[in-house]
Amino acid sequence: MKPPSASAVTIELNAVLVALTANEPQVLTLDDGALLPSGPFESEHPTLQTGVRAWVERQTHHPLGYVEQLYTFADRNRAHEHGRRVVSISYLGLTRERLSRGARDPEWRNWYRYFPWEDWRRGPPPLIVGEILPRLRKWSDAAGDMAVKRERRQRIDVNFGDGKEQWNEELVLQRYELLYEAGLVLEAGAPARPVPSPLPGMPMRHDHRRILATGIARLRAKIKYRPVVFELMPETFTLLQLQRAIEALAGRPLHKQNFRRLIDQQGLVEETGEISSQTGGRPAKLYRFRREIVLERAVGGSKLPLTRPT
Amino acid sequence: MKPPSASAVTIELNAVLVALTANEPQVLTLDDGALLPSGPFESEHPTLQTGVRAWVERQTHHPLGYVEQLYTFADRNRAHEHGRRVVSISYLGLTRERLSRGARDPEWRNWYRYFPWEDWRRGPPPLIVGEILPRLRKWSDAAGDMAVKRERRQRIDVNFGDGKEQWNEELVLQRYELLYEAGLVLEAGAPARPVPSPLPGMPMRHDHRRILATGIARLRAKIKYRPVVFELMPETFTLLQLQRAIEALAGRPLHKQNFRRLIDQQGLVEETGEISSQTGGRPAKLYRFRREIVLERAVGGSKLPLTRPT
DNA sequence: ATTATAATGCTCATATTAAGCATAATTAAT
DNA sequence: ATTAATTATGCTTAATATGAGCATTATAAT
Repeated sequence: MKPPSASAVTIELNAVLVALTANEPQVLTLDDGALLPSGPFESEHPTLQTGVRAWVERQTHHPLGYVEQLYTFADRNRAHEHGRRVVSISYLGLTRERLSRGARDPEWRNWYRYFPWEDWRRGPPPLIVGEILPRLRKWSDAAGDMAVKRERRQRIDVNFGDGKEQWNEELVLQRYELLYEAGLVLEAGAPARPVPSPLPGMPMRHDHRRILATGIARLRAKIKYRPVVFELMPETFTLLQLQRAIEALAGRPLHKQNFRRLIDQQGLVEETGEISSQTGGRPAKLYRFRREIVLERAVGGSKLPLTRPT
Repeated sequence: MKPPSASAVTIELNAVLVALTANEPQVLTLDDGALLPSGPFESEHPTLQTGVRAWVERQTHHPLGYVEQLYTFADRNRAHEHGRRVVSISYLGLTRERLSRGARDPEWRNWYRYFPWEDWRRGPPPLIVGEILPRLRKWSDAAGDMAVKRERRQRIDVNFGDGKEQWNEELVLQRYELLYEAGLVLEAGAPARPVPSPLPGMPMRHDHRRILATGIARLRAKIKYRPVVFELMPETFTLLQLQRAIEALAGRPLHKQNFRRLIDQQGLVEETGEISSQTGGRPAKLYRFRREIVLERAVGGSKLPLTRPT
């Protein structure tokens, strides 16, 4: 059962590189925001991850704090110039600050420019009730088959709710795919489909917007059970800064007092002893991340009704 | 920033194929348990996933219910016979029953034969206190550098606890890697390292045991927030059967009454109206999975102190 | 009948989460 | 100097969820 004669392919690495600037989530793009940075996997790299690190750091002159694999796919539609098949492996990277501008045109973009409906920090985006839901409903009603119609309605409901409540911020990719299927959003490289009046939100080339959606979704899920936010924070920070950072990523407002309680229960941070006074209000204590925390601590995450070992 | 001249590689697909037989978690293996089924990614397949489905179903003559990508890696150590680099993409697959035996030698194996320390269904495995912890401690004590020593101790503690409590069943891969680093377990293909007396637990060739660990870990995490167990269950089942299935996967005993409460709160199953009487006790109601449940229902999973939309 | 084995119903204590009131300490504006 | 606006921080209350276990019911096997 060995591979008999697998055909050769080339490997392309894509990166969703995230930073936070002024409480906004930023993603590194090229070509006027139309592409995610990509690089080849070269033979001198011992592993894929070192490959990503190498070319990202070469391009950006910044160390890449945290790197995590996102997804691998081989899309038949995308063929290499030499006719070889292309397999794309995408990574999520977190970095601490704006990177230095290179010679080319890499630019940080607010990720909500690509997904305006994902930002609920200032309440439900009017776009959803005003445009997305009506057009999705038209799409579901247009289904001939009753079963298909019901299924579409259910998907709309799960992913967008009523546009005012029950928002699950992790469903970034599912929502994007739903909008794509409903023809409200365009994606280059896909089988040509005319999209009459696409929703607000910048497109990207190839499937890069989809990869970005995957990265956002992963990060939104991860901040809930691993202290990855700190990769994006400065060395010291106030609790409100930390809250704003998480709000930026999750795209939702948090309850301030409860957020603080949570943070200090977790014991992830410690006071530096210093006090900020930049805040235009009562001065806040400064904190730092306790790096000595073991990241993989028994995060519990039970959800199963275990019995005691007896 | 296009890939200038990426070198060609071949793609190998690996599958961790899981089923449940008599309340034991089984994984499909080849070559007397030494390999996971693998197949090449061929050019006629539109996507990777269809590639996996195709050859698994061809080999096993069974439909593959659920498929999910696990991880992609390119290990420098593993080179294709033609000298080309090999990139492995692994998948987790769930299937409902034993598959029909093919002409070759595919066999279902209890996965705890590969990871005996992972089965806590009948309490803490004596192997941990009796052998693993002492040997790990010897390893951590052998570190020259104080910092390394502390770090090793901490990892041991997080991953194995005291061998009696605070067990986190999701850390399958981390534990395996720890044992590997400590030289208690052997892995073929890795830089030759003599392992004097490996722990009980079957090895596999290449890095297949590591891939299996990844699959188990993923499945153990997933059953907590997605109803994937039902892919492994017969059409109808009693609640105890369901409990035993989850216990088999999680490797831990569950509290019966609380398990039942949880299940019916979630509304994932419905009574069929029938009654089993095979159980040697009070007859149990039979249930079926409510397939119409939208799998991606707003699983909440909050952990963030949100505010109300106001 | 009696015993063993499961299935089920319920209760109680504790922990976690959601919401919000109240107070303190600053800066910016009158 | 007062007042208003902001932000930080302490605490309370209610609602839910979770962990343990007691008690009762319905069968099969002896």
